[in-house]
Order: sequence, then C-alpha cells, then structure tokens
Amino acid sequence: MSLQNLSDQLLHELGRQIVHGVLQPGQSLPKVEDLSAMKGVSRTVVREVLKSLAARRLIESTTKIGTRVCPRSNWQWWDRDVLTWASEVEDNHAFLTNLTEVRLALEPAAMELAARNATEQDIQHIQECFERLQASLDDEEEWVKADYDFHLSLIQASNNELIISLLQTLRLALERSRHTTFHAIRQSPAEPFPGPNEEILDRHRAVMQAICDKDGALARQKMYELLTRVSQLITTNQQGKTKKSKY
Amino acid sequence: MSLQNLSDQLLHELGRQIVHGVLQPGQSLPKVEDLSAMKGVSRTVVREVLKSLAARRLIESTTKIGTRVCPRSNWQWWDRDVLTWASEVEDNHAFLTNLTEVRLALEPAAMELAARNATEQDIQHIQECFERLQASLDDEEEWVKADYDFHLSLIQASNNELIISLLQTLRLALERSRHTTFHAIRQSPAEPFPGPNEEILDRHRAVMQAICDKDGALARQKMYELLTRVSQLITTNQQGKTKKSKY
DNA sequence: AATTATTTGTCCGTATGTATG
DNA sequence: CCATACATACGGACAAATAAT
Repeated sequence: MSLQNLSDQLLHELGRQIVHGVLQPGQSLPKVEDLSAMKGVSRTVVREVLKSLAARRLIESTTKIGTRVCPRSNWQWWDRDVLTWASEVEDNHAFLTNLTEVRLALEPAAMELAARNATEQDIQHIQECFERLQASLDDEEEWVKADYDFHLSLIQASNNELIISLLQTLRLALERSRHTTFHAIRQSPAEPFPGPNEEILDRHRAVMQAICDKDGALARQKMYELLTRVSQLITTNQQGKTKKSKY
Repeated sequence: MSLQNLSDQLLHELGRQIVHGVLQPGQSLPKVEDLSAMKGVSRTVVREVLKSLAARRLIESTTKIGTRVCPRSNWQWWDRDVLTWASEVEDNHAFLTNLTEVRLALEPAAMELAARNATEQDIQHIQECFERLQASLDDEEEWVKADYDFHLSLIQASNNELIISLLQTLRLALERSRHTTFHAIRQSPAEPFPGPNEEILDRHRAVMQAICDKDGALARQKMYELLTRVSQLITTNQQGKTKKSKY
C-alpha cells in the first residue's frame, strides 16, 4: 500500500472509517472545505480522495445535499481496498465465512476450467510449482510461499482472466481476514496455518494430476476436498491453541 | 450513468479507451497539463479523472515518469464501470464466455447457500417474485423484469453480501455483453432472450421448491440446469435468426 | 556526485452552476 | 425571484521526487 502521498493517506483513513462503520450509510461527510481544514490538507487533496471513494461507491456527492455514505449493498465489495478495510474489522467472523463460501464455490470451478483450458506451458508451470512445494516440506516459511504460487499456477491455467482476477483478490482478503480474526482471539503472532505435511501435499498432487489428465470433474472435487480439509485443520489448530492454552 | 459533470465524461472517455485497447498497457498518457489542454478542461478535472482511473487500477502515476496504463492482470475487473467498458467491445465472445463461466460457478453455489440460510422473509419474497413471473407468461417485457427480480430474490436469500454484490455486478455485465454481441451479429434491435414459456417457468419453480425444502444440493443442480438451458436457448435462438435469415 | 529538467503532488483564491427554501 | 449552501470548475504558484546529464 502506497502511503507516499497525502491523498492515499486520507483515502485509507476515510475508507476505513466508512467500512468499519464509524461513518454509517446515509450519514453526511463534512463539506470539502471543512474536511480540508480538519485534516490539514488542501481542497485539491480532499476532492481527489472523494473521487477515489466514489469510484468504490462508498460515497455519493450531489450538489447542495453534500456527500453521503452509500448503503452497503451499493459498495464495490470486490475492490482490493474495500476488502482490505473489511478484513481489518475485528469480530469479523461472518465476513470470513462469506469469503470462504465464495472461495469454495469458485476455486474448484476454476479447476474444472483449468482441466479444459490448460496449455502445455500452464501444465509445465504447475509442475514446477508443485516441485517447489514438495521441496519445501520441511521449511514452513518457504511452504507458505510455494503453496501460494502453486494455487496461483492452477488458477491461471483456467485461462479466464475474470476468475483469475477475482480469486487473486479473494485470496489476499482471506489471508488478511484470517490474520485479523486469529490475532483477535489470541495475541500470539503465530500463523493460523497448519504446517506442511504429507497428507496435504498428496491432496495438492491429486488436483494437479486431475488437471494433467484433463479430468475436470475430478479436479474440481479434489480442490474442494483440499480446501475443506485445510479449513478444518485451521479450525482445529486454532481451537487447540485457545482451549488448551499452554501458556 | 451520471454524465452530469466533466469528470464523469472524461472518465468514461479515457476508461473506455484503455479497456478497449486504444491505449495499451505500458503506454503513457499525456501529462496533466497537456490532457487539460487537449480535452478543454481544467487540471483539477483531469486530476480527479486520473484518481478515478487509478482507483480501478487501470493506470498508475509516478513523479517524473508520468501516468501509464497498467497491465490487464492488475485491473480491477469486478468494477461496474470496467466491466461495462469491457462489455462494449465488439467481437467480445471470449469475454462473454468468461462471464458465463463465472456465473455458472457462482449462481448455483449461491442457491446452496440460500437453501441453508434463507429466512422466512426471504422465502416469502421469493414466492412473491415467482408469482409475478408466473403472471407475466404472456408479456415478454414484463417477464424480463420479473425474471430479473426473481433471480435477485434467490441470490439475496444466500445472505452473503459478497456473493450478492458479485452476482449483481455480473448479471449487469452479462446482460450488456450479450446485447453488444448479438447486435454485432445482426442489426435488428430484438432481444436475444428466448420468450417466456412453461418449461422455463417450471425450471424456475424447481429451484424455488428446492430452496423452500432446504435441499441445497438439489437447488444448486436445478439452478445449474436452468442456466445452461437458457444459455442453450439463447444460442439456438440466435443461430436460427442468423442462419435462416428470413429477411 | 551534483545539477537540471520534467512531471506529479499540493496549495489556494476565485468563479460558476444548481438545488433548496 | 432572491438568498443560501454546496459541489463543481478554473488556473497560477510552488514543493517534491526522480530521470537524465
């Protein structure tokens, strides 16, 4: 996130306030001149920020009325920044559930497309990513990166830039949202992800194999199983750490 | 779309040029001062437009370098305006296919959630919408509206605001994209949608019934069948009109 | 390593348009 | 029709960052 310039700083401040509910839908923002004075920036900066928020449909400006916060249903939820701000909300279990539901619908479907549309290069790239994953079985940090890239290689093989874009945005938000949620539960900075292990690796291999075999239905199913299994591990992992509370 | 102010006009002009490929990724835009002179608007307006485009990640500005078009993979595809501009491209068959693939993955999945999460009010609203649909069997114009609202009532019953937002955006883009595609093939202004008929109505009823019965798997399947069937009708409908060419 | 040129970023005084009362 | 309040629009000035020399 680039906070180099004043516009971006104020954009994130106001965007966060809206998505976090400090500024409620229907509520009016101060007029440009007042905002400018309050935040100690020029009217130019304020206007640019309002345009950026309006592009995400968080606010709407009309003459005389002023600028008001739009209802949540109008928001452009699938904007990276909106999802980021939403991910930061504590007690956001419902949000995490919603994200997970979308992923569970989309990523397996993307595998079906990948089985159908993957090119030679796609297959090769997937295999390279899998080898990296396999090689990092004993390096948790490296595993996380390799896992991310492996999934990306699978998604890209769908050759549908709309799904690729959507899942990329989604995965980022999911990661951040899990981070917030689990840090809210306990203060430890540890990752909520289960460490690498043979079972999970096998499940990754099964997805890859199905795609190489052009078996769409199987690829979809194997990805669904992988995601639900990982989800389950995260949950039990988390419960174990909170319940037992060895500290 | 509000084209009341200069910013919105220029925003759509430039956004369209980028998404349509007139301005290619990597290419630089004229500097603010030049754009201002070229388009006959103030620098303030130009700067606001650039912020709006940057919010959609179509462009990126850096000091000294100037403003350049981002690669397609960075674009915020799931922005209403970006999808609208993309829908306007003729020969956009691939785009339409991509949209359809996402819908085919998401809307059936949303039905599964609806079966699980629908409240009493949701069910009641769905039933009201169905009755409107049934009542408009002999009024094509009314059918289109009722059909839209019926699907919306189903989607809303998922009670997942992320899926609702996504499908709303998607359906709008799909409609526009179909419009462009079929108007490109033949000049007639007729809609590409098959007229209302009993079979399609029954398929709608089946989805509703499965949701009322809380049968998620069935609801998903019935929606999948409905969407593929309608898709098939549109295609054959279209082929019939172009091949035979009765005119 | 220092200088210069270029472009975005920032500030502000002012003017216009439009809707409300 | 006038007054008010706000967004919209204009443009001159300067600051900051960085590419090229």
